[in-house]
Amino acid sequence: MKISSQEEYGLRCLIQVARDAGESPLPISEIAMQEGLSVEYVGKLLMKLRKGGLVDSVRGKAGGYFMAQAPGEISLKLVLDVLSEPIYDLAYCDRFSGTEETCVHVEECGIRPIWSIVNRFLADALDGVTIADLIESEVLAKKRLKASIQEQAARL
Amino acid sequence: MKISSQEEYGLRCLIQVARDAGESPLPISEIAMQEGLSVEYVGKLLMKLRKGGLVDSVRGKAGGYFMAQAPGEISLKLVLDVLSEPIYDLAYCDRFSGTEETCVHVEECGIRPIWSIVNRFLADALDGVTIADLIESEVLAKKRLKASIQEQAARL
DNA sequence: TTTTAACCAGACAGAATAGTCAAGATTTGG
DNA sequence: CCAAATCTTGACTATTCTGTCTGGTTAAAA
Repeated sequence: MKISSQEEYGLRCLIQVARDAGESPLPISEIAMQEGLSVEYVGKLLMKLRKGGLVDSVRGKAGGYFMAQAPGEISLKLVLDVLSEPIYDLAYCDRFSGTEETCVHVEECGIRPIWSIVNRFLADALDGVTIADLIESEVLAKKRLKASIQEQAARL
Repeated sequence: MKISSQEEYGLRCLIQVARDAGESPLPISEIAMQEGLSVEYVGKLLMKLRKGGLVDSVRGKAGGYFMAQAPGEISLKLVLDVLSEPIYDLAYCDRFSGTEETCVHVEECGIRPIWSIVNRFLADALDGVTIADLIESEVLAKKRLKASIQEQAARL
């Protein structure tokens, strides 16, 4: 159970774009330098973010990327959804059906509801933290996350 | 952010062994059939569980696997630790350092504390649910998990 | 209009993960 | 003692994930 490279680096690049907020778009080369990643790789990640509707770009000289939505409107959950497949998708019992056609645990699965709760909870908690929180300050982000976790826990 | 095949299938196999609890050990072939997995694969997973000290085995005819600890003593966290690498290990800033020698985000990382809290929280929550809970009943397991989440949230 | 800096797209190679295969070791039962 | 059933081990293959490379397209600037 760990986060993928795409999620980690993709989020970082998005934060760079959000932090920029200048008049001119932020070029890939700049982000790559800031993050210590290759230009090609950053390009790939930003493409994914663009197709997910989080950023937009302009081509040509003096081109680059800029936010397509306000950082305060983009939750961590949304970013992760864009950068990776849904955490616990409906195809779960297909993915883990082994050699059988259908999942062996149709009745009392025992495990599925556990992952289901965990993922639901996590997604809801991460939905309460935005990119704006992250770029504001580290302390604020932590506070916001903890508050969000507690709120979701109370809702269980 | 998703669970790996080893975690999923390994946990399932462990549950099979825990459910058995008969006098004679449970052979791999039995587990493989129950779970719809290949005998070879199940063997590999059980080997990992054995080396992690969760199960033990006897060879020869009428051999198989049995629990090395009481199901009530084994938390989900422990199982996941055995089946995969630690969720968020200390080598994090090495893993994601890009092309640079050291992580670019030594001062204000912004992301690291988020994952750190999430993982810590999750690990603690999963530490409050045992294999015994899982094999008891689905409803009990869900209740136990929710209670554990709430307890950990209160501690934040 | 030419140059140039940037985005875009798909193929590609390397690494990590998943899962299989085959030969060997150990114990039980006849 | 022998044979069958079972675990053990390591090598092997296949698939997915990472990250790179190459050749394009676009548009601003000189």
